[in-house]
Amino acid sequence: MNDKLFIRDPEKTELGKKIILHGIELINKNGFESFTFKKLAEEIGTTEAGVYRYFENKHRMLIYITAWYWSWLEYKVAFYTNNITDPVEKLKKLIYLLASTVEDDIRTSHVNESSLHQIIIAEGSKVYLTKHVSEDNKDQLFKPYKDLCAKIGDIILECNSSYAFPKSLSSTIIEMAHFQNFFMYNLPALTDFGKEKDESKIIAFLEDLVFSSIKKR
Amino acid sequence: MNDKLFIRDPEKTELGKKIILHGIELINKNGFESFTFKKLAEEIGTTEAGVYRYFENKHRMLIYITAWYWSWLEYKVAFYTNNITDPVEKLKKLIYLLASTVEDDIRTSHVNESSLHQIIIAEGSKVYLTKHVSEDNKDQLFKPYKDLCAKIGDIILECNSSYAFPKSLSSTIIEMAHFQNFFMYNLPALTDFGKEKDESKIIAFLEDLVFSSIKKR
DNA sequence: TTGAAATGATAGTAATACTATCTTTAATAA
DNA sequence: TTATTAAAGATAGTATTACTATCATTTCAA
Repeated sequence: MNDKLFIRDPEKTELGKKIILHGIELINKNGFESFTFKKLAEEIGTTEAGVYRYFENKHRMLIYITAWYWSWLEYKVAFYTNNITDPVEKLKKLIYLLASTVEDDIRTSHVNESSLHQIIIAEGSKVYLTKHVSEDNKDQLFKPYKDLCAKIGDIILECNSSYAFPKSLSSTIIEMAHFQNFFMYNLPALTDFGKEKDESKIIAFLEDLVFSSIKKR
Repeated sequence: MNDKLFIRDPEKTELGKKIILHGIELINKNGFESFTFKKLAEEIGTTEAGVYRYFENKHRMLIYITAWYWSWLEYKVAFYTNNITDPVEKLKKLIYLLASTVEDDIRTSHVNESSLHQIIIAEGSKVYLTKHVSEDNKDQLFKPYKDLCAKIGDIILECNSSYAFPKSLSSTIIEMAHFQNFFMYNLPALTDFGKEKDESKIIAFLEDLVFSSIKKR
């Protein structure tokens, strides 16, 4: 993890891990706007100042946990695709990993990946939709996200080296895996899955989108 | 305009129009997070309480101006596509209208559409990425956006009545017209247009995406 | 001319987003 | 064992935000 994301590394102390664990739960439960360090501190039995020793502010904390998610997903992607040689199959696996429900990874007791996934869906784009996005980007705060996007772009080029928009298609897949999920549950008129609420339909949509785009013509 | 979006209709009074005009400028200049009714009031020579007589809070005001934008765009779309019969041409025109730079419409002196378009790009998704999205949706606050999405979905079906995901493809086009623009200028690694910063490339990407998806197979 | 609607002026409150300081506890190294 | 230091706890304080309330003044329409 990029050490500009925190003041004190939360994974190195008990309090830090509590901050992450309960921070994720609170953001997921009440939304990022109503989340405050004071509420978090009360939740875990410390003080506001205690939380401020780990993160500059709540927006930095959101960037931290999203970066954590993308790093974790990249690891998961590597794990599940390393034995796949066919780039088409790789892409399908990637779409599956991006768009299907995440279960909690028990190996990380201080992070509930399932809740974290919900945060990525509902709050994920807020990390970069700010006036300070360029400075944050210079500080490499979005590196894990960009790395994943680049990786998917490369696999797209493996499928069809003459496809003109690998990176844009890649960011489209990532964003839509989340937006279509959010829309399905909250603004169903914006999707074709509102009735069934079935994530496999989102996967079918994304696969159709990607493979008809990169099909050689 | 849905009258749940405001307390007092801002288009009916001089102060109301000033609130819209300068509100758009302030949000565009400093971002929605740092925008406050106090700053706005100072800008236009009224008081905080004066602004609160028009809008319940700044989030409602953001929904109002985005709804205004989508209604205005729908009118523009109707104007520019009413004489087009070919659905493929209609879709192309729509993508163009969604993804290209907006100039100020001089007929509306209390709204700068060019600034408003920038707000849609950078802040647009924040209107629904909240915990109260479902109640807001019940109050029909997102109707203009959903209407446009439905309209594009219908045109997609006119092109290919057997295409399975017209609404999801429609919301994908709308969102990506803005996200790819934001990425191009702020996180260029997520796009294929980072160097040129040329909006016609985004249009080419979206056209390729849409027409390869809906091509009959 | 009289009343209602809109605005102006001012005040006040609870919560938010911090910063500062001082003390205590826990770990660890000499 | 003691000395050092890092982390955490406890407490206080400030500026700003996000409102609500009240009363006086202006405007403009019946």
